[in-house]
Amino acid sequence: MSPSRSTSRRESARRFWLVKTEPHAYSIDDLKRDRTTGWDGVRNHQARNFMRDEMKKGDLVLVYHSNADPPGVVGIATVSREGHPDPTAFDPKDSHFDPKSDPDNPRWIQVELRFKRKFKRMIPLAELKEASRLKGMPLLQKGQRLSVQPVTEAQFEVVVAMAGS
DNA sequence: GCCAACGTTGGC
DNA sequence: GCCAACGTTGGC
Repeated sequence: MSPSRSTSRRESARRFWLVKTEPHAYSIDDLKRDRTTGWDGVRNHQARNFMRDEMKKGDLVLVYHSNADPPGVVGIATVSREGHPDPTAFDPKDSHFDPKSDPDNPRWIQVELRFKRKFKRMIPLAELKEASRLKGMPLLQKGQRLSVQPVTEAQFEVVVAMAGS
């Protein structure tokens, strides 16, 4: 293990994220059951770059159900393993297969997420939109579609407080 | 199902 | 490099 690896980022520099998932494909309950999962299938460069360059072990992650009725934030995960190649890019049978991704120079990256907790109640998107302190959240910006996005610590704490527990 | 907002592809 | 066509995301 290299010195830089063992010198983890200071607590104060922990970052906060939001990831989207379609619950009919993979829900917070699936994550709870699996305990950890590779956050695979992300095929957007900006989202990939966050996972490759910026998500660090111990970072806290809001889990958001998209294409759900209603859509909303349902719980919290942590980053349990930092960026590494997304194996689904190399699997011809996988719907996320990318023939252009070279195993010697992988194009797509995943992190591993660990279930932390499911909120007692989900916070619907409509409710997030009503919270003035969340106005700057990427999720609430018009037209944004990023499936992995940063949130501030303040935004993270507001969402957790809205969940009530 | 509709459609806005992107991102990607491919002809030129 | 331009840009039209097409595909995807994701709320509604």
